[in-house]
Amino acid sequence: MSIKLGKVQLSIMRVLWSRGEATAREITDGLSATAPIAHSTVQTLLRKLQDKGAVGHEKRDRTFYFRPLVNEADVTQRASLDFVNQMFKGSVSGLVAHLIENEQISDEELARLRVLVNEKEVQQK
Amino acid sequence: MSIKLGKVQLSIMRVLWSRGEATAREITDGLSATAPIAHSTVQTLLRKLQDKGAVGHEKRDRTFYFRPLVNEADVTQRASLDFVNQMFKGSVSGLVAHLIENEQISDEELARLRVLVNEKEVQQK
DNA sequence: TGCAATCGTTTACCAAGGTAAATCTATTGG
DNA sequence: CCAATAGATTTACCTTGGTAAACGATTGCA
Repeated sequence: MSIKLGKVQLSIMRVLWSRGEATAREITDGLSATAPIAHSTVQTLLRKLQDKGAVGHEKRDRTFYFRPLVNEADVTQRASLDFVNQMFKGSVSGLVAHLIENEQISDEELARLRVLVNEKEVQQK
Repeated sequence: MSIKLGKVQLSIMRVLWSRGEATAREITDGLSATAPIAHSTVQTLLRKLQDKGAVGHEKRDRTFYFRPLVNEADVTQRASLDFVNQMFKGSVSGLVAHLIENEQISDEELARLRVLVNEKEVQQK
């Protein structure tokens, strides 16, 4: 079943991914910049993340330094597949079709999409 | 906050969407074809779906006939936006890029994607 | 030396999704 | 007419994510 993260858990992981490592305090401060969160909440979630193997810690100077044990691409991958399977029976074009039809895509996004499709097509020939 | 559904809730909705209406029993039978589920579970979820306005029912012949009160496109839309915002900060190309890079897209899917992009581009000009 | 600050750990609660038994109720076939 | 059946409702429990206070240990500074 691999790793599945909640919203806040993900935001904690993002701090870890961008910094490489961080203390609970640093994470709390980082997250509080956008939305206030109690330090104890962060600590609890860190422990839960640790329980499921998403992060590890190392004690230095009496303080835990947390590190991600899973990489971002894997987590993203996993979540994307789950989502596409869940909502679109595995069809990526189904998802994109949906988003396109409901005008959720800007011109730039569309251009970027075109480039991606082109590249992949060339690559697959 | 609109409507957010869990996995099983979604599968119930799908039965409703495809049939237009159904009794709890029919849903249980339909779902049990793939994965066994207790009838009481279906009934409970139907009530929860009803509580949040996703379905309604009508009594005929002493039996509840459930109908969807939200349409599939809206639910899908909502979930897609949530997901893309959550994982890719709103960038659809980010999601697609990710899926493409990890070879989760078949040739047919890619072709279909190209068509979608083409159509939308033409339309937007 | 002692006390406040800082960390980590324990404990507790809430909500939502899921799971399902138990119970109530009405209908119908024997 | 009454019991079995089918459907609805109530009740209950588990898990996960989220939220956070309370508690305990340690340390450094006043």
